[in-house]
Amino acid sequence: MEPFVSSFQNKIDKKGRVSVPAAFRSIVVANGLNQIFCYSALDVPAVEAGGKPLLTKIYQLLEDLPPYSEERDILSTALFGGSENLKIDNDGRIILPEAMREHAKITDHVTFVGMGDKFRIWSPQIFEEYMAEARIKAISHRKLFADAHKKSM
Amino acid sequence: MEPFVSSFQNKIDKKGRVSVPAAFRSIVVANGLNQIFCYSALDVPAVEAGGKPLLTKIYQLLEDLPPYSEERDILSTALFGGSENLKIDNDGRIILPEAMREHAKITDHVTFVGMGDKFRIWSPQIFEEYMAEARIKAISHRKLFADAHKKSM
DNA sequence: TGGATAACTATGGAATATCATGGTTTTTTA
DNA sequence: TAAAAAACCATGATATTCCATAGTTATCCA
Repeated sequence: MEPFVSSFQNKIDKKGRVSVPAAFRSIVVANGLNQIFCYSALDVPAVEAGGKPLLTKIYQLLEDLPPYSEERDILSTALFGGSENLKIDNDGRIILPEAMREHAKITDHVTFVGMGDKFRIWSPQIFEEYMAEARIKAISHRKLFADAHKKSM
Repeated sequence: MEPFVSSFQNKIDKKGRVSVPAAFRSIVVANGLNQIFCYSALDVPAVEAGGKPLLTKIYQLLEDLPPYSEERDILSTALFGGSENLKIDNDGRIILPEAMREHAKITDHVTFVGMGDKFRIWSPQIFEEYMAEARIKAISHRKLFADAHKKSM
């Protein structure tokens, strides 16, 4: 399966319409449906999205839990209840629902970021801040890792 | 079979009439009947609902229990005794019975929440509280899942 | 190789269809 | 026969489809 790579910035109009980058779109369509399965990311202010394989993954995760258990009900509520199956229209666009735009603080532009088996949709400004943060953390993590490595030698 | 995904908020009038979201309705109809099978959820203040497949599943669940056992008696009474087959009218609406509205503390609005193979009908306020909890639990579950995955490598 | 042409992409706007919802009339039934 | 339930109808809002255009990239052929 071809991975989602690179990032693209597109405009989103007041109705919430936005073009899915052609590169991502062709991957999704090749995987079976011309629908984008997406949900508000649990730990970052962004929308997480993918094609049929992502949906299948969630199915499998839930199937491992006993049917009609409380745990399964809770997870399926969070995962399915908070998700959307967005149809890609003839012009290659989707409509990003209000709730998700709010969660990701999206106003007039969005950045699509490839993550291999899925991709994320960000507000461009917030994505840059997040990346800057991530870089700093990565540096300190690497230092920690290097120190630990030294000690163990 | 297509899953119930996403959530929708609709109004319910004083007669108890409420539109079933078109997305859910088409799934139910595609599965055979123009009816919604539903009952008061056992452990949450909500109405649990689905199409023909849900009914079949519950039958199977009960059949797996030892016949004439207390557990089976209690469950079948709770599920079937309090269940209803609500007809979808020409405008796509159902009438939610008084008893169920009471159980779910529903007044003027309801939230339909997709859960894959079934869906729930909530009072919007109560659902929001439950959803916030569910998201937190989903995060910790995902971490558990990631750890287990690491260990197995 | 270079210029022209054709295809594709992103985007805006308008036309169309669908959906949710309130109200009214008819039918049922208690 | 009165009350409740079901079917019917109307309408505004919303979502979906369709069309147009400008900019870009790819293709083709002399």
